[in-house]
Amino acid sequence: MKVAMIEDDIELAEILSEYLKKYGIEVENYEDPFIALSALRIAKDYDALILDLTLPGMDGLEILKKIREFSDLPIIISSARSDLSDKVIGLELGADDYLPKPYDPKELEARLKAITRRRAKPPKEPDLKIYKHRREIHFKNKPLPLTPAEFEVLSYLIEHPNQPIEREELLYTCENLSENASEKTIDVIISRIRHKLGEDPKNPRYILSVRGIGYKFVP
Amino acid sequence: MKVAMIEDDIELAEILSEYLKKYGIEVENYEDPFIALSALRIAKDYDALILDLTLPGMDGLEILKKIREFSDLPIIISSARSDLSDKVIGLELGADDYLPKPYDPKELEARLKAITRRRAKPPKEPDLKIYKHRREIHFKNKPLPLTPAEFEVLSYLIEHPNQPIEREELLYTCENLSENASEKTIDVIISRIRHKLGEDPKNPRYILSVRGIGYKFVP
DNA sequence: TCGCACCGTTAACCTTTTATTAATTTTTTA
DNA sequence: TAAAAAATTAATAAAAGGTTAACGGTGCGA
Repeated sequence: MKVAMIEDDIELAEILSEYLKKYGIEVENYEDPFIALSALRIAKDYDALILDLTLPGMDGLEILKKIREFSDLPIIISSARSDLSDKVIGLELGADDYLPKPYDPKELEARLKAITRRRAKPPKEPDLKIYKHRREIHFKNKPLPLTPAEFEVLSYLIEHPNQPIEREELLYTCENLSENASEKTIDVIISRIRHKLGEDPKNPRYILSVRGIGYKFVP
Repeated sequence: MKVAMIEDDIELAEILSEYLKKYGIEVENYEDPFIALSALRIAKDYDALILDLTLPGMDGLEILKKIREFSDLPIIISSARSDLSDKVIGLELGADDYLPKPYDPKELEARLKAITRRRAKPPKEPDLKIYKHRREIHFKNKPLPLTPAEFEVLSYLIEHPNQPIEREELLYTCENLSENASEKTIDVIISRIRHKLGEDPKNPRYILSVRGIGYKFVP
């Protein structure tokens, strides 16, 4: 797990970072909230953000608001101010949890775990699945009726997801296609597969054509 | 922390070294800048370099320039000359900080800490990234829709950053361009790429034109 | 063996995409 | 300021992709 932190108290940031590292949580602290802002825009691999609201000379809630404009990253806010307005406004602006300062690092760790667990969504199973031994491809849990050539072409594409495959490569690979057949053959086969998948001709979902190259499968 | 130092005043070097050691900073001084140069080429475990510009019989700025050719190590320059030209030129050549002599060791320590902390920040990933196997170029983490010719031109430019590339070279290199097409073709393609990148026409950020030559990509 | 169904292949035709050229405007340089 | 270079726009011809129908070879069962 990797989390971002916006905290101007470097010593505190250091301590927390050290502690969390022991539990497999990698912390990246940003002293300057504006730098943090642009970093968060780019980096997509953070699992959460710990935001200190009591930043000097600026409103931490402002930062929170700005981040929520482009990201739904889980955010834990903390504040040294004892009044509750920070908490209320913060949660209203889209923070996911609140921790009053000072707090136990252990507490922070627990909240982080909780928040990211909540966020983790179950990986949905793919629409297209190959059953090699049966020589079947299932589409949305139902077997697709395919001719041998169609089966081989689709299999090859599925086994190389997101990679544009040249027509030539398909001709070469598939047993049921003769190497010296016209590349147009592939087009016809693809057209038929698309039809069986119920693709929208204008806007295919699974098999995209890559101009000048061939086709690619996107899961 | 371990830092290199290029300083011909051995006594001063000694004093600084003694002082910094108390704060856990290990100093390695090189009297001879040329020896330093080759040492820095090899050793990769320095966290910073302290470079004295007022070296006898040679230009410290020359050394700075040479180091920047192969390393992006944080460099603090210092000078006994009171005029500001050293500072300005030094920072322009890629130094990270400047300290006028004489200075307090404490000051040096603070700058070192600051500079290495600043450096620890996550290297921001480039806006434009080529995913060769996918035949895609991503711009700010999103795939850019490009025609084959556009893709090849942009790829070539990205793969030769900061180098002005002649139109002819592009025509020659790109599969989807005919060698005997007019060089104007390139201009049109560049224009379209710029448009897709949302470049400011007056002030392009990524693809600059080099008058009389062609274009260059700056990361 | 005949006929039939299956399926890879090709041909023909239509649609979409795009490299290229030409024409025009804007910017830069000498 | 004039000339050269680059940017932009629009138009077009060629290429690539999509689709459909028909052909022909293979194998299987009657």
